[in-house]
Amino acid sequence: MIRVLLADDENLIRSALRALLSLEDGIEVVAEAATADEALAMARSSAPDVAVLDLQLPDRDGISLAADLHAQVPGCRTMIVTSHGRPGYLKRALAGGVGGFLPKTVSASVLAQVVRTVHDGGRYVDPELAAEAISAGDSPLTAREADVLELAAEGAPVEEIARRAALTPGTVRNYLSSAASKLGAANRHEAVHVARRHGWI
Amino acid sequence: MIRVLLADDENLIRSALRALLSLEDGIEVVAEAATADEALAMARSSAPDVAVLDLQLPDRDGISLAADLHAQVPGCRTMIVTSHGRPGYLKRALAGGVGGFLPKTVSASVLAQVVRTVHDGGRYVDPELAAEAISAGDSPLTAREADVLELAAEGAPVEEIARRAALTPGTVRNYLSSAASKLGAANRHEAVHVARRHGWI
DNA sequence: GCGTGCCCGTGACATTCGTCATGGGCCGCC
DNA sequence: GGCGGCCCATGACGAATGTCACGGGCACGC
Repeated sequence: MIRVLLADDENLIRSALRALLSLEDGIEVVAEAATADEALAMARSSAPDVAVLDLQLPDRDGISLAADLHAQVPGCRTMIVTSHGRPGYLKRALAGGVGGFLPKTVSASVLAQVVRTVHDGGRYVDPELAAEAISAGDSPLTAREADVLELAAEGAPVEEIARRAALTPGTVRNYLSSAASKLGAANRHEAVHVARRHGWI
Repeated sequence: MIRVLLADDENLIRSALRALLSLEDGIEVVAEAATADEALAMARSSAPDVAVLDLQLPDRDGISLAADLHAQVPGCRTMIVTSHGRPGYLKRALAGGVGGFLPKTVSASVLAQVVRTVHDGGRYVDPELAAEAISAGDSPLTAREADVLELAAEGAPVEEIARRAALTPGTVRNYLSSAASKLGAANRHEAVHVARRHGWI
């Protein structure tokens, strides 16, 4: 019997996934969590075999949660389901030891199959997502460029970004400028959109 | 027996909802669609009693789909479920004759209950969402301000916005400026974020 | 009919932003 | 050690943007 933990902030999805997985032979849902912290606590007490995580939880993302689970819950494998299949996330997830990565557009039978695959130590990523990730390639941004661009995402003026990043306004503009040109954007706001679409920030 | 149509682009959610609703007495899922067009076509042929729509479908939003359903499928009531409970959407949905509006964080039993309520001609909106909508109030933006702000959402320069809106660049800047000041934003990009958060664009 | 609010435009000004050149410090690699 | 890449900064220039004042046209309600 594969013991599964579900983490998703949407109650409806969670109970629905539980219903779907419970119909499968050899799969049992032993815990449900709405937040990453909750999931971590539950995983420690119930020691599931596989954790099915939403990419975006209210407190932080599923990738960092997966890393914590690997560190703190021995024998617990992880997989991620998401609504928004950004290529960058997939790459980060795989680097973080996640065993499966699926969009929520897959069918229930695929989901169950992947749970089994991941449980057996295998890996599975959605073919379409994989293709996207390959064609999208790595992020061309340097670490600082990505940082600064992320701070620019809310539309804050350069000066505020500079304060929050502990940088000079001039430096911020240089980074934003170089990020925008790398992304083929006319300005930083368009750059934010491009980077978001690729999952680079 | 209440005949239900499901429209959601995420296969997983759809089959999960089907599983959940099928467990309920007196509810039967008669059709599933992944897009608005598909949903419309299916509704015409299967004439469901209640259509459960995702707010965001790939081709257009659930609110306009609901309007079409009301017009083209007599006797079909509609309700909307969504991941992102923006107040503005709720208001628009209600104005469009939608009978129920729920976040996906609700439990399965609430969902089933609301399906029944809507089927009986009643209305239900999530209390939390309702509170948000009331506190957020109406959009302070005029029609044109909202239009222009929407075009500004992708980070396009003023000149392009002007072309797409068939306006003078100067006028565009005036609208953006007034929109930003109404929204308490320092610039148009921040204004876009604020307006998005409230569901005003 | 008159005020009010929205629509659309112009012109001018100060500020912010994008771009470029340039430089120093740091690290890793050949 | 030299080279390249990243990090951080400065200064300066032109372009884009935000702000303000002002104008006319139009629809609506009192």
